[in-house]
Amino acid sequence: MSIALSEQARVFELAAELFGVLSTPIRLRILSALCEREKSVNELLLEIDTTQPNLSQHLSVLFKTGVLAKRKDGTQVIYRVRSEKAVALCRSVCT
Amino acid sequence: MSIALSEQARVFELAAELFGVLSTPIRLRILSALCEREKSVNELLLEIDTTQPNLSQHLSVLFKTGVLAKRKDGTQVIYRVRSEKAVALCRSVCT
DNA sequence: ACAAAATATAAGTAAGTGCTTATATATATT
DNA sequence: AATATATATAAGCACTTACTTATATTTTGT
Repeated sequence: MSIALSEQARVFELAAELFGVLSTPIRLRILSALCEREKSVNELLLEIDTTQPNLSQHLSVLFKTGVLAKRKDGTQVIYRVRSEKAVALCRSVCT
Repeated sequence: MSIALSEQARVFELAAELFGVLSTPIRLRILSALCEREKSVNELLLEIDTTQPNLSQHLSVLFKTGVLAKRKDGTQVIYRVRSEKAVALCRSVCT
């Protein structure tokens, strides 16, 4: 039935998108750092070796795809893990 | 210790590479199709909607990264799943 | 040897990705 | 109000990626 086929195609598309989000070392580092606890951009910047705009862009990707959540606290933005599935994937590959 | 840090960096690189290999719908389809049983390129071509060279290129990527194995049988080349880790990742994301 | 079949490779291209530098926005402090 | 701090966005660029069309390679069958 064509519905089932297209739904399966959609599943593969979504899965591929998630894998794509996790397909760069810096984003895995970010996710790993946030597994400990939520952190502000500045905190992340201290432990991840990149520029502020680059970090911000990667955080944006992770947020838009639902891997991370964020909240504002004054001038700071604090990110935290949102997708436990992403964390589980990261863990099972990195070990 | 710097060794540990660089080793962790290497882990993230390898993980990112594997995620990258799985980050396209057509390669997930191929992997899914080969979960049933090993198949020749022609068989795969019948169930996956793409051109022969494109399929061949994707198979090449999956082979070179150790996700698939292959053997020759006459003029045919028969591919099979090699990395159970990749299959497990695919399953846990696609369900 | 020749033709057909199965698969791989080559070359070109359009679109996407990750980085950099520069600038904008928003909040807090004085 | 002005300045400083924290974060986001914009623009440009080099590089990669996935696809297409065309061709090469390898093996089988006649």
